[in-house]
Amino acid sequence: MTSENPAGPADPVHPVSRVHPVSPSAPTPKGHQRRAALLDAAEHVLGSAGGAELTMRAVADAAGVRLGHLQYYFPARSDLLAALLDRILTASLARVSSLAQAGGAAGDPAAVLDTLLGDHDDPSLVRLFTEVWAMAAHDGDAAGAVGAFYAAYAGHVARFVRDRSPGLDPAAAHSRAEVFVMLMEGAALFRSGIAGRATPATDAVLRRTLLGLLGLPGSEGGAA
Amino acid sequence: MTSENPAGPADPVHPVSRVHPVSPSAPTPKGHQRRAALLDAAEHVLGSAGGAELTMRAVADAAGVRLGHLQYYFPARSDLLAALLDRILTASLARVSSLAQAGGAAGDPAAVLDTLLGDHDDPSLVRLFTEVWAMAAHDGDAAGAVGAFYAAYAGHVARFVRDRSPGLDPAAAHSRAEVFVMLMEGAALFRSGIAGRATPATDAVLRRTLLGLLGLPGSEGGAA
DNA sequence: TGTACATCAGTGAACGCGCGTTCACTGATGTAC
DNA sequence: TGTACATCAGTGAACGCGCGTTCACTGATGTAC
Repeated sequence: MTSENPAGPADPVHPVSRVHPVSPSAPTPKGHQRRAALLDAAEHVLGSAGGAELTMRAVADAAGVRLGHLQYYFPARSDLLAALLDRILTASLARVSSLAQAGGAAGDPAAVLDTLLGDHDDPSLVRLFTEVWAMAAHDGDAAGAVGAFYAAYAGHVARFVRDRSPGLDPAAAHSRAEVFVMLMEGAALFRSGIAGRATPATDAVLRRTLLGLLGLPGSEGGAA
Repeated sequence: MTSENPAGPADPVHPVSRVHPVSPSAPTPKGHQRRAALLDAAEHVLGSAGGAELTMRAVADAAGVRLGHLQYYFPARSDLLAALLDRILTASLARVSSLAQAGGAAGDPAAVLDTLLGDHDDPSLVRLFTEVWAMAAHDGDAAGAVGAFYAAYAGHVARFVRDRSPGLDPAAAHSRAEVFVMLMEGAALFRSGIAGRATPATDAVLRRTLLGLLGLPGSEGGAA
């Protein structure tokens, strides 16, 4: 059955079959959507299993695609990690930003605080951030991205502080905002089950301290 | 040349040659010392290269021994990780404990604070703790050990707080101590270069807030 | 003080496996004429 | 409205490598008699 048609009907053999085309980011709506779905899967793997288990195969499995297809969007694992870090930080900053605006000058600061502290109830979100910190601790690029994220985070908080205390020196507001963020991130470790559990008594002191840093009454010190 | 001496001179062939003997922990001074040296090497690898590079071969190389020898002391990688975590937490707790006692009732709290904050200048120490947090975030055993460590840490701080404010409810002192530890660990991220850099202005607010939690004057709020 | 023997300390080679990566390939989708 | 063709989207197999682990082995050190 080996048909010998030297001048058969066209038989349009593809040309040299190049390696994966450039396709740095998704150029098409569908591509953009798939890329996002792949990052969703990667985020889920990182939050539930950890960085050591964040393999290309595990992400492809979680997304329900084949390994080769994941690599069409993220040719190297480092590309996936960089995009994932960017996604996590971007989403988190958008959340902070919208909270700060919604709760600005008018809204209830205590409610904003509750919302932020509520994030600590999601263990996989906190896990995600422990991984982000570990990434930043060992990789300069990641550290740059994480540093920029927290600088923007503190910037939002500083604006919030200045809204409350219009007379305050901007630099002082910024310092207070930075300490606010330090405490917030430290609290995540101790309220999520990783290094401790949230308790009402300690939460009360925590809230008072955070509100104090925002420049609100009922702030400091003596418990009970 | 195949000599056929069925009743040759003894030829004391070893018996069945068992697998590595039990040797759970080092039974000998030398063994204890070697074990410590191997953990030194592992700690160095973890602090400088990160958890993903903490391979049995990398640790053996760093310690100047052969892979098989490392495995004589730590048959499985999980054994090494568990021992390493224990070592890091034990050493850190001993440091906190001696600081709290030295600076107790008599000493200068601000100096104790300076010493604790000084630890953030050692990037590899902070890196170590980001790895510890990531371990705890994904492994129940590790979370237990880390939780116990921080509970003991907070206990030392709570005693310190009660020394300063004898009338304070012990539970209140403990809550203040817990928030102190939260802020301390959060600050580590932001003062070590991982997510930010220490600045004098922010350090001033940080110190004031930490001292306030310890129940000392010059505590809270208004900057400048 | 010997001597026999068990255990401790350390080596070296090999294993199977999962990893990131490469690559040739096919089908679907857009787009120019 | 076709038709040709480039690009996009997705598959499947194979690669070389480093990993944790296994294991047989040797030399050093203690210890009982």
